[in-house]
Amino acid sequence: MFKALGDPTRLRIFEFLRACCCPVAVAEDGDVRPVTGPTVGEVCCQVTGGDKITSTISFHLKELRNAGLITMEKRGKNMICGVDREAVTRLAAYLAPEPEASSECC
Amino acid sequence: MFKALGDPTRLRIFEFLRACCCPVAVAEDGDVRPVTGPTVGEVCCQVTGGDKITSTISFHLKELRNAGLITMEKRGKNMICGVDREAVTRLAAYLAPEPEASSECC
DNA sequence: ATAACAGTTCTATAATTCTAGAACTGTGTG
DNA sequence: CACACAGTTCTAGAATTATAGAACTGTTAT
Repeated sequence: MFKALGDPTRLRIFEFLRACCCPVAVAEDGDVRPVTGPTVGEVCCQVTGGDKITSTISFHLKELRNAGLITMEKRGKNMICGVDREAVTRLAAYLAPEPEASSECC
Repeated sequence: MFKALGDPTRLRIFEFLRACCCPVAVAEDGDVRPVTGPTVGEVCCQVTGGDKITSTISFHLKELRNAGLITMEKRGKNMICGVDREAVTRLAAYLAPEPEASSECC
């Protein structure tokens, strides 16, 4: 995961997804709305500023997905991207463990 | 920082330092004890399992230090290594921001 | 069926990064 | 001073990774 976030392009993708994607939502009537989020093309537009080198973005999205940081879901002709917030939370917990979990050292 | 932690060797160094280094401590009598932690040689021994390729470890330690994740302090003939726990905490906070800080998305 | 579109995979090249040996710098010791 | 020691920097060379164009797959619309 660190390696995946270590590339500037991927970090931008990750930040964009964090800012604009939305996890599964349940409406008041109990209706489950699927994940919403940008398509690969929208990520591409946003991250590259209009240049459309989809192959490069696709490559980076695959890296992020293999690292378990993002999810991708087919919706018709498009792929909807979103961050795996649980994975991100676990990664944060690895960096900032609960104080009682660490042992005394001196 | 992510890039620095993204290399397996550096992650091992980082984990070793987290496990065995100790930040500045203040004794009951108010005496400030300096940071304690392993020397570069000890890191090298621990991480490489005895092989002593100090140049490689030195390279990785520099990367970690440039990223702001660790500190190094000269003590006589040695360099004492330690993690910058504040920086690590900030990085964790970046990944797991306070819920109230994030905006609504849907 | 044909065509347009969204993404992925393949390919080669470019760029970056890792590794480890050699040479160098600074510190304490006999 | 001379020497051993702890690390750093320098230097190639090896390995990994990023980039972008071309070809391919699958989906929707005409």
